[in-house]
Amino acid sequence: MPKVVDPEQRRRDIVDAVFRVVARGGIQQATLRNVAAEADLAIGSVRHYFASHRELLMAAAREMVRRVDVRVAAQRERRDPGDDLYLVAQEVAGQFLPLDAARADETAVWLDFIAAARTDPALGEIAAELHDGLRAVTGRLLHRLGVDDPVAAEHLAALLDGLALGATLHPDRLSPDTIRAVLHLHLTQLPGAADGSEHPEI
Amino acid sequence: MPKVVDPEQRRRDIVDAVFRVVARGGIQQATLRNVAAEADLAIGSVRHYFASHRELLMAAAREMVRRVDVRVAAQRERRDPGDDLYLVAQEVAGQFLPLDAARADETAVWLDFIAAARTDPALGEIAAELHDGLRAVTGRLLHRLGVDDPVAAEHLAALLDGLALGATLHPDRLSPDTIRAVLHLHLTQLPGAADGSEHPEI
DNA sequence: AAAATCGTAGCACGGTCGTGCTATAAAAGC
DNA sequence: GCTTTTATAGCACGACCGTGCTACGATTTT
Repeated sequence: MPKVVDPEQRRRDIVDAVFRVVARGGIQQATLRNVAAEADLAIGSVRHYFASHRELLMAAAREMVRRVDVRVAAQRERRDPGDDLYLVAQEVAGQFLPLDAARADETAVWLDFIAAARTDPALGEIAAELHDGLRAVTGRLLHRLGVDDPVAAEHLAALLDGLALGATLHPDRLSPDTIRAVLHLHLTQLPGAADGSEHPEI
Repeated sequence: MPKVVDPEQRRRDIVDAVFRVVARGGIQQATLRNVAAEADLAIGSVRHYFASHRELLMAAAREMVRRVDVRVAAQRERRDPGDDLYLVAQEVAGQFLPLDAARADETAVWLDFIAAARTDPALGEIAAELHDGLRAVTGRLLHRLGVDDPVAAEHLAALLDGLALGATLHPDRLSPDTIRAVLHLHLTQLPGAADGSEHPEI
């Protein structure tokens, strides 16, 4: 065998390069040449790990889903049964929102991928997973809050998508603080939930 | 002067062709060649009306904004002061949602354009107009419903964006009926508003 | 030492794109 | 009737793209 390089790590590096290129210039800029340059590799080297341009994009899309899953799972590990339900809800929802720079980049990539997914069946399947995952999370979250209406789960999922969309496209008009305020409003006017008046500042 | 053709009409026809191409295959498919073929014209003819590819896309984006404006304005004309506020709210919000096939196409085009707007400053300006317009509409609507909280306006605007996004990407999982149910839930749990219990079926 | 394997790199081809430029026919003005 | 203007059309160029293919060290295996 040749060099002492971990192929898995190389693949991750290349996918990271894809994310950076997409975040900077959109999915249209994610050409093999641009990605190779971003990863400091020759175009042939990239193709050694990903047989085609399409496969590279699919791997990136799957990695995007995986990262969200990991974040949600990690957040769940961090919880205690005694945690304040309102704060838990804020944190869970925050996993899907661009509340910091890193998440903003991820959300930008997300937007480009799901837009592309509309006209690409293979990407569409991945996007559907993402959508179902979000639905499941909002459903479980509302269940913990004493709300068992599937329409309410859809309601919250749509809100999170809309907030992510708005904050990604117009970060100057939809600041993290505003996002939190909207989230606060939503959570506190849930019918069955505590009214959250003990958290008036967030 | 030459032919008896109205240049304005030709421009509209070409922009319509752009919409059809984008709705079918995404904004990446909106090449001069594809648009010309869709409009049954030679590529040179399209370029006679639009100096560049970019100008064509900008014109299409502006036309998209104009159509939404026209729809909202038309809906406002159609109203009586005595109309049921809940129904008015449903109809206004419906102007932004893909509740029928025509609107579904428009929403699909919308999604592609705003995704492109993230990395294109000129498109970004147009997208910002759209966003501000939606914010203004939701603000006025909530004002009529007795709610004057700007956060609530942002809340409703984000919900509408999220619903449009979800329904466009996953029409099988977010049917028009479900959209209406979510909208109903949102409107009826507004703090200051009538509880809408007289419209349990919508 | 020889062979097989793998990471890296690059060339070259066919295809598509936007665009500069030119050509032609038809209608309007003189 | 001649010129001007406009709509339509097409060619050709350079740029960029994905990809098939080959080459060449480096490293492990035999």
